[in-house]
Amino acid sequence: MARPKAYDQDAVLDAAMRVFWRKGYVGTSMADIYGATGLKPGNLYATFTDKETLFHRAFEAYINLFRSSLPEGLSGRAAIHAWLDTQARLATEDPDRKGCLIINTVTEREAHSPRTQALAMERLDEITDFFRTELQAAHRAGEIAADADIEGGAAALTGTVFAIMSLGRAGASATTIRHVAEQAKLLVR
Amino acid sequence: MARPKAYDQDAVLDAAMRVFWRKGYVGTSMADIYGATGLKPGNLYATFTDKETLFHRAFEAYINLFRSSLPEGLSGRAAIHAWLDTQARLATEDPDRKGCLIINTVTEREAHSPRTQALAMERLDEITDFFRTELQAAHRAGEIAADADIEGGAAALTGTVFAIMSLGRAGASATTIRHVAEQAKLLVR
DNA sequence: GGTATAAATGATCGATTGATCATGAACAAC
DNA sequence: GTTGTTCATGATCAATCGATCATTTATACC
Repeated sequence: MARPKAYDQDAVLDAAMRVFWRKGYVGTSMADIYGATGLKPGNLYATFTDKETLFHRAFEAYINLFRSSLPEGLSGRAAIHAWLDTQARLATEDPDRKGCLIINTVTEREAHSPRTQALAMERLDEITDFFRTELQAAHRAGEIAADADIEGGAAALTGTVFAIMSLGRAGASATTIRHVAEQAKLLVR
Repeated sequence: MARPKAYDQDAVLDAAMRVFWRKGYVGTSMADIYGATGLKPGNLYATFTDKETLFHRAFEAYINLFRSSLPEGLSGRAAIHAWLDTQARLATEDPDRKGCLIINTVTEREAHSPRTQALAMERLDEITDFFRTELQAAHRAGEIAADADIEGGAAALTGTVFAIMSLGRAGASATTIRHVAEQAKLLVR
């Protein structure tokens, strides 16, 4: 038909995602994006419409990455413990201390359009859903008390992820972050 | 000597503080500050030097507000429980859902100068200090296990404040936030 | 090779950013 | 009332913001 694209769209989105992840939405300028992706304004706008649309696509790419951190082949208490460990590891191992893009986005609420806010909140619910599902599995397996408060536990564990990822972004020590994860695990046994 | 200032400096700093608190440092423009304080550029810059210095002064004002939330006349477990309750209440009662300026600042790390980062981190340590002090008091009073991990507990409770305030900023339900506070209280008994 | 079509470029847009400064207004001292 | 000093104003600065567009380049098709 015509000239083929000279860049890999996934690579561009990945690069853009990492800039938004590290610097936040308002803190990221399009010039930052040009630098990170190698694309020039005209080319980038032709493909991704505008900054907000680009963010949506980048956010989508993050969600894929995020979901791959969920534990596979585990359920109930083991799944919860494993994921908390993973989150603590990811939060401390990242030299940029970017935290979690979902949480960064919902806490940067004022900067985002209602549409973007809604998108991020939906993904946040996915975290609570994971904990609810696994707490229910743990309940069926008799791993937690028969009268355990599933909904309250899911809320508290979602809070733990907020704590881990926000502390991570704040540059807190690995020790501090590990303590948060370990204390949360005490609640699920 | 000459013409007196026509504005109350504390009121100006309070107004500026609330804008930074709600919109973040990069998300706040000087035009926002003009609007909130009623001061014009020349006047404001003459008194507060630049945006960063103004932020430092506003941050200082926040710290005073923050410290007034610490429980008085209580110690040990009661002090910890009371403060967690207060934090949960503050996080949910604020219609703007601003969260905590200390935490907002340390998680907006990339946007701040090393000097500002250091200022905020010092104040963050104050939170952990509070929990450590009260956990030690609780330990002496026999309110918690004799072999309790004070340092780990202080870290986990600091994480709880991160969770409460970040969830608050994200607009999470009062129920969710209350669950986080209640689960944390279970760790101190 | 010639032509049609899409991709890539970079200059440029108006608006907004943080910050400055010449000017005028208001008070204290005499 | 005059003078000296500080405060307050708002136009304006260069730089950067997100975004646009005419132009050039590269490929597919015939």
